[in-house]
Amino acid sequence: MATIYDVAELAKVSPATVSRVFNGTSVSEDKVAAVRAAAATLNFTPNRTARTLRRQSSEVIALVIPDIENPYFTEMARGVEDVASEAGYSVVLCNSDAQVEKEATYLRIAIAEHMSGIIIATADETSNLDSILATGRPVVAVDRSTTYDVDGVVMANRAAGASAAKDLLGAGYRRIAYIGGPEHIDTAAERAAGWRAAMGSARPELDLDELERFATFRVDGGRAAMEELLALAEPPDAVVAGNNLIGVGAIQVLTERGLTPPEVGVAVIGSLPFTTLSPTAVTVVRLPARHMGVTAARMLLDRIGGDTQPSRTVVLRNEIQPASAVRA
Amino acid sequence: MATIYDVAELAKVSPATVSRVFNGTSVSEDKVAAVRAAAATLNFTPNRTARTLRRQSSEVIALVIPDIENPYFTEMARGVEDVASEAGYSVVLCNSDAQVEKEATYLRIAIAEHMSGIIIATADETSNLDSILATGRPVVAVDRSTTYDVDGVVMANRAAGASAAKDLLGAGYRRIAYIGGPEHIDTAAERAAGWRAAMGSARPELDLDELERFATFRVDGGRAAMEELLALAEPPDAVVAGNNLIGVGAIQVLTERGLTPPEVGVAVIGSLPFTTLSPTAVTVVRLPARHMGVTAARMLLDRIGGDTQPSRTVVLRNEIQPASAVRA
DNA sequence: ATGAAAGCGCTAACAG
DNA sequence: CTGTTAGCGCTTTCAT
Repeated sequence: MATIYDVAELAKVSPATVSRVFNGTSVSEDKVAAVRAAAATLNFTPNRTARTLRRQSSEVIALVIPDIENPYFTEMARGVEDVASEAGYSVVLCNSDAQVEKEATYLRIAIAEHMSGIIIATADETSNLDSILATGRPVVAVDRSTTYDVDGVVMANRAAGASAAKDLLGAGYRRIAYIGGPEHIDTAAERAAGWRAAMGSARPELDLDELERFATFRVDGGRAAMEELLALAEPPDAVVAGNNLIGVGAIQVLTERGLTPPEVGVAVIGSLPFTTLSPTAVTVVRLPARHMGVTAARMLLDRIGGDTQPSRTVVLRNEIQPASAVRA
Repeated sequence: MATIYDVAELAKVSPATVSRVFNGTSVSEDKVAAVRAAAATLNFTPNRTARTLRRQSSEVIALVIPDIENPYFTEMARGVEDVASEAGYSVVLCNSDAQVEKEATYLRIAIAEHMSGIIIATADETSNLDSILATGRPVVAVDRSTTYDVDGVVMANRAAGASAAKDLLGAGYRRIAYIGGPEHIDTAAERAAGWRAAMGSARPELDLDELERFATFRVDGGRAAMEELLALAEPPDAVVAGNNLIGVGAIQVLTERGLTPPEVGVAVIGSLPFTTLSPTAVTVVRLPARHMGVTAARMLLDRIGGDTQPSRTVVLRNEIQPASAVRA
């Protein structure tokens, strides 16, 4: 691999000039041309590692997510990637698999590789950001909020839970159950609270504890919980799913039993990008996954650029798409 | 951030010794202890950038895929990640978005960042691997084969197309259409050829050209093609979808028209991870996405480890799951 | 087994 | 505007 010294020699200039050409500082036109020509013939690519070592920072940001196979997070990743690459940054996608230890490993790598910032959807409420914060690197929390003093992008989770429940109530369902994610994850708890609030005022006679289930944020979690609910002495006539995959699991179980929605009402908090259902059968609370990624990336880049205002959290709104709606 | 010099000073040893401790070369027990203690109190993390610069290689591999939002590729990514992290490597996920230029950018970054190998599902038949190969870095092609002399992991695409068609034939469908991916992508062409071969011998009377469509490997591609097929003077009574997303699109259109499978037969080459259909309605040719990732990662790590045997391509088998089967 | 010292390729003062 | 030079933090001979 050619270095700036090789280029410098061929172009008859100093290495510093070559560096300047590749960094946009002022160099006379003829030298620029000579350097570019030399670089081209040598097939020179600047060595980013050396540059990073020297500058103590690299144009790479880490995006740490708990489940790379969940389309919600990959959509978010797209948003991050689009604004990052626009700004000349690459993004390294790290899958924590919802495990705090894996997450910690990636955070360590992010430090050791001099990455300039981190966008993270934490694995857990026990996720530890101390060491990364100690390095002074900017961190933006997405999807889930943290107890740390960092920027955040979240959405109106309580409102999502409430409007899902209300939509089902409006459609005439009476016993509306809820299947949420792990209770200790704040988004899951908030969405459940929204459902509970809506149900409490509209159906005070119901025992909500009986109708509430906490599962993993995965398809099998939704399946298991739905089975349980259907096994109830008095099964629900509708269900709110706390995220997209839970929704898929719940709908699978219902379909397999011939209870295809809207026979049993279903509202899902999250989109079903690959659903093969009729679009009129299920209510969907669309989450702004992409937008969340875009917003987080912008905030992070601002911080990297030196923005020092007090940390802020932006709350994104969701958009409900009732079961009767036509496909967009 | 603490450096090995700081640690060395505190532990009263030379920087070289600190380095040795962190690289597993022989150091006396007492010094090891002293260094570890010093490192712990200083919260020392070795600077990977410096190490990479010095060693001219890093424990990072790049995985370049054309669509990060396709569960097929994320499943593959999981496979890659699992074996890579097991071996102490991190993987950088790069989304080429099926664009050769974006792909080229990521390849350039992979070089400039000294990544030690690349696993790539090429964007296109025009994808250019020359410069990356010129650096001597190992490359493994996954999913799609290339014209380059590199290792590869592909699957039996022709067989997949044929068995999908045969299953539908066996179920009694007569006019079986095919919706494939872009004609110039070899996997798409092979799968189509398999369908064509199976149909040619079983239904010589059909005009296959009329029943064949090439789309993008995306949901909207499947939708558009399905619409076209249904608009035919004599529409098909079944369809083979060339990948998972095309399958989703086709099934969506059918469902919206009340032609829910198996009323119209559907076989999909690829899994439908988040399907909400009854598992008995659609034939699925399961592709070994994860296995493919695992295999590719192993091959790449072998090459990185110095394996110099002539390049080989491994072909993975698919597993068909007929429409009548029970969910696994 | 351990230390001294030379760089990996680049950038950023500092001179001129 | 341009060249010289000193490192960034680490690994790795080469001595000892």
